[in-house]
Amino acid sequence: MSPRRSYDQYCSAARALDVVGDRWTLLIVRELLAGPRRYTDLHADLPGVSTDVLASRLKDMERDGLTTRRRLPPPGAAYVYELTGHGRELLSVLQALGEWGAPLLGDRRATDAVRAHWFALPLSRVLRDAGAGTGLVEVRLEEGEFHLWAGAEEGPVYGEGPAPEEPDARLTFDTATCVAVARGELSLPDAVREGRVEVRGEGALAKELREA
Amino acid sequence: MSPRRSYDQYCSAARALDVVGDRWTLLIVRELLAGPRRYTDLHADLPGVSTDVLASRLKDMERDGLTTRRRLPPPGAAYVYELTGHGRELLSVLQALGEWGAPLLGDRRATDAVRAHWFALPLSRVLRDAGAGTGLVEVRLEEGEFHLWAGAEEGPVYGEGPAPEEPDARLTFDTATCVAVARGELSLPDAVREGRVEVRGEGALAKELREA
DNA sequence: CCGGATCCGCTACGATACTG
DNA sequence: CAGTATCGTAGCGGATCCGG
Repeated sequence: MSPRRSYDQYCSAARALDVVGDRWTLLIVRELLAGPRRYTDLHADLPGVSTDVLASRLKDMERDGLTTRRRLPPPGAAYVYELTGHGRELLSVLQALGEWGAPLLGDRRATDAVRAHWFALPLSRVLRDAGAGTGLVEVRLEEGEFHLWAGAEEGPVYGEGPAPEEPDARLTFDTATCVAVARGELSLPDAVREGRVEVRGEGALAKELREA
Repeated sequence: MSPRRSYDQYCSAARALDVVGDRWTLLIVRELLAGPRRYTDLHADLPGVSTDVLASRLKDMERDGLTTRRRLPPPGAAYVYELTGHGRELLSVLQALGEWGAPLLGDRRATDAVRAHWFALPLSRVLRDAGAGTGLVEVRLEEGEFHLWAGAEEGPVYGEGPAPEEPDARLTFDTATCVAVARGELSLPDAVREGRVEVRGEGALAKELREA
């Protein structure tokens, strides 16, 4: 538990950094935007974070109203961490950071970890900017599979693995194409037109993506 | 100079945090959005930062292409630090952070430092959301005076002291009103209508603010 | 006075080991 | 599975000092 090292500045950006400025905090939020997660899952998808720092951050975040800790009902009783509404609103901060950081992404370094659902954040922005409407999208990459709710205003923004129900569209990418789209170098409609993305599904969202 | 403690994640938000995630970095950017600043000025407006951390951050930021260091011509020869275009684009990150942090602002604590130009960030967002157009605005508060360029896409976003040329509008606030507007609790047109903001000037921007 | 560099004590972080 | 305990290291804050 941190003794609250504050900037002590009457400025809303500084106040925000008092809460989310510590190392790992915003990346934990990024993970929790995928929905409720167990401690062990968080630790597995945040390579490099030590167990005590992760535990400490989760306590701080709960105290600050970013997350709640909940016990799942048996069977499989476990604790899960979940974003509150206030925590979920950090999505805009992560979007801004991700947009700014996109040109820095470059090629994947040998030391870089990757998780398929890390592409959900830039992809949801691409879908929003393309005016693709709302709906559940399932995405298949070489690195794995994830899904996202385009235009969702509550609940999880994305998640690992296949879509929990019949999606409105299914997209299949190769990594290079997904990276190019995520960086904004290649528009999604262009990628579809060039055959670099396979679009399946009969939902309105799938049709829009095919026709755009 | 930091030995580059990276998250080593192939994710654009994590890459951004590799560059701007260290303590003080984003607050230095906030200061430099006010235009070129000397080391001593930065140190004065960032109470709590130690001299070595400030020097180290400025070196890192220059290496990462966020800032440049320039010697002013005599008389008054001094070094000034200035944002590059890449650094200036962090404005959107600071806006998102500031918006998220606004509800946390609360009342000013006894330990809180204040600078008038820290209100420029939220105020420029208010002006943008009100569709107030572009122009130079001078703002007078009890804490001091600052100016901002509404809708500017290059150059400094705001600055301390009076406007460097004839402004398109002059606003005078009391602190409580400025805070309420900055937090989004009170719209700028409403504040004008209630007589809590004095609007002077004959520019288009001033007229819009009076009539809105 | 400006622009730092140096030193010192403290806290935060990262890695590993261990426990209910 | 979900953390706590321990320990070495790195980053931070405060003060002092120093060359231009």
